[in-house]
Amino acid sequence: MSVGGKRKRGGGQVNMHDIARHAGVSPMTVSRALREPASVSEKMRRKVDAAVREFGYLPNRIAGSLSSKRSNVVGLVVPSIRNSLYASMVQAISEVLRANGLHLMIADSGHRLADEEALVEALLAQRVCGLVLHNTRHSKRVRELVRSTGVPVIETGNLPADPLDMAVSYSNFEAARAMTLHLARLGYRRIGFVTLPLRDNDRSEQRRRGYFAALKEQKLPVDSSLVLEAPGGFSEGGDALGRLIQTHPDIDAVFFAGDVLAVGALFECQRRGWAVPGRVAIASFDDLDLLRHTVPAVTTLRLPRQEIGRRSAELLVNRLRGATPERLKIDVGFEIVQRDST
Amino acid sequence: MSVGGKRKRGGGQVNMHDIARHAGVSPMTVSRALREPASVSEKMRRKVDAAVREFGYLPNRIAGSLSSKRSNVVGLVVPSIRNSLYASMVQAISEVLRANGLHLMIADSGHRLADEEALVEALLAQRVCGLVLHNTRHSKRVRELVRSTGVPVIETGNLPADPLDMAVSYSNFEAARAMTLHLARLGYRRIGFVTLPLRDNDRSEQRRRGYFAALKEQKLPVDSSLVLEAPGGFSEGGDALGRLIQTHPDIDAVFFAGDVLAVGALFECQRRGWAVPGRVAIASFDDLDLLRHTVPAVTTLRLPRQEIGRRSAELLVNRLRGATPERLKIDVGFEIVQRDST
DNA sequence: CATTCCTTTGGTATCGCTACCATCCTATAG
DNA sequence: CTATAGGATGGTAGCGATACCAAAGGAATG
Repeated sequence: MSVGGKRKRGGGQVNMHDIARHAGVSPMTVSRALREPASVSEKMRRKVDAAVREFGYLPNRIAGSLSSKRSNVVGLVVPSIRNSLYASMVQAISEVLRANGLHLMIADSGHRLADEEALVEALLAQRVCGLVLHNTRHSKRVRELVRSTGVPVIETGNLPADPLDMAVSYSNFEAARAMTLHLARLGYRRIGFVTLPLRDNDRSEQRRRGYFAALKEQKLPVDSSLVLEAPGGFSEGGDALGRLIQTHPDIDAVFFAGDVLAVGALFECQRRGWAVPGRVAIASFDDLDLLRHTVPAVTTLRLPRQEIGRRSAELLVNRLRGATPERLKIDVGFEIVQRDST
Repeated sequence: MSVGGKRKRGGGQVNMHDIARHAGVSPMTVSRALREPASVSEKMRRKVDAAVREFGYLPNRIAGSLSSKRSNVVGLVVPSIRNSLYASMVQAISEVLRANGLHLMIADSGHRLADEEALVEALLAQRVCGLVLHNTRHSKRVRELVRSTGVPVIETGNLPADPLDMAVSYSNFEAARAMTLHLARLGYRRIGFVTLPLRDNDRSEQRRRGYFAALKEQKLPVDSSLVLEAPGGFSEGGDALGRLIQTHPDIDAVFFAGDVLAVGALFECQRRGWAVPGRVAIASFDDLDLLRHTVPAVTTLRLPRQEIGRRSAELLVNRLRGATPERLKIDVGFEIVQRDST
């Protein structure tokens, strides 16, 4: 029912052969005209372009990948897509990849080690050309797969002692230690610590170790009843603070190893009329934009999530461009942002 | 350097043929044993499984897709990965897809129409088996591509008058109208409106239209100087509120058509010591978890983002399973959540 | 004008899998 | 005992591109 003009066939059905036939050239010339226009004469290129446009031809990258044994898709596994802290990393990755003609396949492991394995397997079956894993603890099968397939891998959640391949991150241990020291230097003596679940999560563990290390350095009493484990969430942060204050009325600061927890605690203080930092100081981990805007603004660790994403993607791209494989650990560092809550 | 045991070749290098040879069966039997184990005898299946395990064989889905002309990847284009409001939708989609053996390729259009086009093109070149687009305004080329390739498409950002294919969303117009009416019924007379950028974004436009419509219904004066356009962000919300109060001291409520804006405004009030809702009431659009926890908690529209994601994915899956194509518009509705800020 | 070299073009053989059809075998009926 | 059906296997021919090599054409050289 097309009205006037040339009859076009459905764009999805045309293949390179058809384009070649219509342009009066060989399929190879079409392939070249599309991928490296410089290697083809002006005349040919024009014929090809015309045919491509006439048919709305879209090259089939599946076939291309199979044939060239190169794919242009990078796989990413995060513990939770929903967590906004991954979001800024993902966005940065996505940006760099896109600028280099690559795509992103994303998967959510829900903090489960077994699921990570299944997802890595699935992504490798899709023959992704690179992998970004947030978790730094992996099943044996994952290690084997990574080794045997030889795909470049980046780990981003922590600086692992023994990286699979490359790692771009910061030291959760040092960061937590630094913040705890910071609080101690500000004069706080009874410093509570609220951690995210420790199971299958070496980041949480490292943070807790950092907290303990700092206390020892400062010769502050190490009291494990000052440490609470809480699932992420605003309410959980408020609850944890409530419990700590009840059991330890002398507590003067709480360090939350998760930003949402800290904000929840701050709101709880507002609700109960506890002055922050007068009654209790609040410090957070990870620089959610939100923390800069609350009243009072929350002291926190700034972790360059975007930079982690950007550099991860850049490393991958370099490797795909032929950079010689080498195990790398890039420490992007962190920064303490002192605000009004401490 | 493998220590003892059988020598295994790299898992990435083995193909179905090798497995077949080692199992002493034909490649077809391997293929079947992997995809429909029921269609193969117990004996064969065991031989195949053994060989697969011995080599750590991963089938090549690229080849599979090419051959079967079916892919198991769904493409998704959102305006901004970073925005947490998309995150919960994405997570829901990802979950449903995964349960059905599908994967998600995600791309970020940065609210730019031209970029959406490029991304849709790229995703279709990857031969995704389905597409989820948040935006409901598309370039001509996108419409053509969708039509000619025949991929199932879901739009999620709004209920379009003329959907490309299927749509799962709510009416931005009705939602904004309902909230404005709600404010009016609560007794507010001078209701300001702060909108996200209107360019290339019909959702924003619809919301503004809803606001105006409600004012007219309530016979409240329509004053376009009560409407401000602001980019998303906490600061921008605070700024907008500041400006509105300065230019219109008699303003008694402000409706923010973006959650982050509303929270920014609330914080600004806390900073300036303006009582909410005493000095000015604040209402928001979209039910960020955060809004339930601020002090005071913010009145908002609950939009079932997760449900949108889930149902979108389910529709796609059904269609891929062979459900007959039909244009669908599913209205998931919305709900006004009255809290303490109004 | 013949020779050499380089650039541009085309042909052929995969890439690793699945669709489709032919074959074989066993089980059941006649 | 033969005929027939039906399930289990295997062979062959693609899917739609690219790699690699061969051929052809044109410029540069002696």
